[in-house]
Amino acid sequence: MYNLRFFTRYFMTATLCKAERQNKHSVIGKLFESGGKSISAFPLRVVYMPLAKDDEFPVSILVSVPKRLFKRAVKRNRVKRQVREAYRLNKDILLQALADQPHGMVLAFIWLDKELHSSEDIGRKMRNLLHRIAEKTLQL
RNA sequence: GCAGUCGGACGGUUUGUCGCUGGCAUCCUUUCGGGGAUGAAAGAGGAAAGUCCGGGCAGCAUAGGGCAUCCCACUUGUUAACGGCAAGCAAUCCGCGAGGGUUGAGUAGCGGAGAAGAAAAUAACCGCCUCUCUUUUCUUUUGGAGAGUGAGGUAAGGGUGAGAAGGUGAGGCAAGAGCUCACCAGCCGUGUGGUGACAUACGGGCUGUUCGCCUUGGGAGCUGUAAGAUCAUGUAAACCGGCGUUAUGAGGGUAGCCCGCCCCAUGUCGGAGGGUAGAUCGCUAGAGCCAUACGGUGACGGGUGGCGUAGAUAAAUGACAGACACCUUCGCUCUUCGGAGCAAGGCACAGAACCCGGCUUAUAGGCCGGCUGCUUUC
Repeated sequence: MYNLRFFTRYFMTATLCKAERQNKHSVIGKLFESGGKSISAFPLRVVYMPLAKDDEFPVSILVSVPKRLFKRAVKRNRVKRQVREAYRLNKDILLQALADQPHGMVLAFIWLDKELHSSEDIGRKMRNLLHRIAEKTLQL
């Protein structure tokens, strides 16, 4: 498993371009209103939903930090960047699991805490979440 | 040197790994709409913030007049504009001082001003003075002194208050009073100086404070880039325009009201709207920035030369690791007592969202200049 991850990461550059960030209004509405399942690992909660597969980008994500938790935009931006970075560096966990599946997936990460966390901590929680989603996907 | 005050400018630098955004160049590919790869550059602020003023720009509305409503209010200037800014004026408060804070159209009329105080604007409670009467007492007598009652005069003194009938002093008086005089503060008139707010000289005895209504002068259409435009999709009885036609009465529009003005059922011809999701434009060359000398006390102005400098949209401008610089220390070591080295910790406020000019608020840390006070040396 470890070797495979290393291999993937070496040849697939860990990018995260605009097309991988979910921005379709209708998809987001559907995700939160009906189809989304959620699991959480404090301070992160993820809402996810299978979606028709796009060959180039099977997974799209969005990150949300409520204004209620951080009044100042500087801190909200910092958290969003940390979460995006954590996903970018670990996304091959999920991509490997979805490689043989007929569907893609959309994820929404929601921040839950009023405090800032270290990037190391967020990365650990992100790996936890992605592994759990990957397991559930394989069970489908 | 220390303390202070005013003004100005700054607010990290850098290496590595992995990324993000929009352009550019080269190449590849294409269903000619586009898509992809590589490369070298670029990519948050002094407040980007609060959204408090003022404009540009855009759309909609709009014959005209009056009233109401709202905003502004010492003067002169500055500007695209402002409630900003600059230089001034007057009053007042703080500071030894350099300086700083607050207030500022008018007062003819109407109304309010708790508690306190006799009284808050036709002032008499105590006090002071005069007179009548009664009474006590002293004296040889005329008369003197005290107490009380009543009539009157008095704004000098007391106490209350933010404010007590301009202030202080002298004359004057029974006692007093701008009653008279001198000086001072205000007001009015005249002259002089100043663009002006005002200042000043002379004359006049005209003189309570504060708030609101009110009065005067100036100004204000509404909505904000989610404005708005184009493309694609696509249709009805809705919308707009032309032509024809009915009625003179209600209704609608014209920012809230009034006057005034405009419109009108239905038919026919022509045009193309609305909703939903999306793409592109708007979207950055602008009252632009930097340098320089000139004019101006200054805000600022025009001149010359140079520069090309973010454009996201579930919202890029980063994440991680290190080095340097800077700051702090009940920490250690050294010291020529000025400091130096090591260690540990810290390194602010804060993220463009159409664009500008201001204001307000937040802000670690240091830098530069003018001036003031104290102190040391010469």
